[in-house]
Amino acid sequence: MTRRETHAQTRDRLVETAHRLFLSEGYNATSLDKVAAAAGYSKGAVYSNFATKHELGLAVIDVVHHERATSLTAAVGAATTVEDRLAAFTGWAETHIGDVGWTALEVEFATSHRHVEGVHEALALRRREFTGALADLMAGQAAELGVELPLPPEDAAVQLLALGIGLGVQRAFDPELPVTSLVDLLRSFLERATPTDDR
Amino acid sequence: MTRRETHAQTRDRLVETAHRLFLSEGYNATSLDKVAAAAGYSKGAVYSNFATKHELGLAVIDVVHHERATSLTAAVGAATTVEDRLAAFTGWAETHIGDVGWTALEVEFATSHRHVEGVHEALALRRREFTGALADLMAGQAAELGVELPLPPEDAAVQLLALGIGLGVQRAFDPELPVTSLVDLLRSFLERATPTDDR
DNA sequence: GTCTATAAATCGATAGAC
DNA sequence: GTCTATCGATTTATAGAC
Repeated sequence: MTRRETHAQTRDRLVETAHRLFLSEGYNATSLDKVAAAAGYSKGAVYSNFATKHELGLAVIDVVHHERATSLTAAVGAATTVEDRLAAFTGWAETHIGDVGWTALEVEFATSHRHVEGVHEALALRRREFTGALADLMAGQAAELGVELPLPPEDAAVQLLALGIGLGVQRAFDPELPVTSLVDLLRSFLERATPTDDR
Repeated sequence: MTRRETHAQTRDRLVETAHRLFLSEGYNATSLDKVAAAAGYSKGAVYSNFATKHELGLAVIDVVHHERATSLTAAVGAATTVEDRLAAFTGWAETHIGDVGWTALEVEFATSHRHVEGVHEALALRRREFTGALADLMAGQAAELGVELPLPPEDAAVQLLALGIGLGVQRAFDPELPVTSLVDLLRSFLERATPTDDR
């Protein structure tokens, strides 16, 4: 195995371990020492792969975004009818909004670094990318159903994402809060959608 | 001035200073030393009034909640017609969601302490209180307009609050994001509202 | 009640050996 | 590239003087 490969492997293992610890214990509460030890390395290995702690944090955020996007696409894509898709989305939301600490981690990281040079630009970029992907997903779903959304897909995506963030944050410390309003929002989109005349 | 009064005054000044610093620089980035010095006291005065840092944090969160509730009530309550109220709410949202760091502070505090014993219970309690107050405000507004909301006021309040949190968080590091969807949500409530028959 | 002084612990980051 | 050792800075929190 080449130097480059072991380097990449070390990096992957560190990101994987940091991902697990950041989710379960929080970003600020997890030291780089803990991450390195849990991954079977020392702190030097961390700084050999990441210049700063928030560089590792951003790498983990990217993993989270990827997980969220793929699991959401898989859940919704498997269903066929409208009701099936809404049901699939409901199931996805109930287990992934709040229960999985994705939102709490991302928001903790974002708010804790809101005044850190360079970090909030990176987060803003990722926010736009994710919003775009979500908009594409929603537009694609609408097209498959043969309807047109009552508002631009980007606006719909912003609303859905913002609602998900708000619910995820609150569920992080008050798990009783239901996530039904996410589905309600989608239903309100569908109710106001207009059929596409595809001639 | 009695001992009790000076004690209360010191406490008030500390909360006031912490409020200012937490908002402008963030909770985690602000040490108790900075708070004490900026308020003209020493760290001993802080620990004479607050057992821990997060106790001071909770006191500041309470101030934020009070500010938000009163400014919102004042802004909306001044208007008379439906459009005036929506316009007033729009103006309030544009300057208070994101621009004022309320949401970022509250969310940073909440997510950073989501595993701290005793704190997330306190936050959950405050969340329910605020949701209740918001539900009452919306129900009152609907009653004044002579309509009934298309969903329980509590659910409407949850949606509005979650959307506000989500937008506020994103605006904290991406100020270009518009807050129009908050007003869109209110409009969708009004569109689906039914007139009250008050016989 | 508040201040001074300091404890006690931790963390991010660096330097040099291997 | 990684490890060991350590720096240096900071933080929360405490103890005793006034």
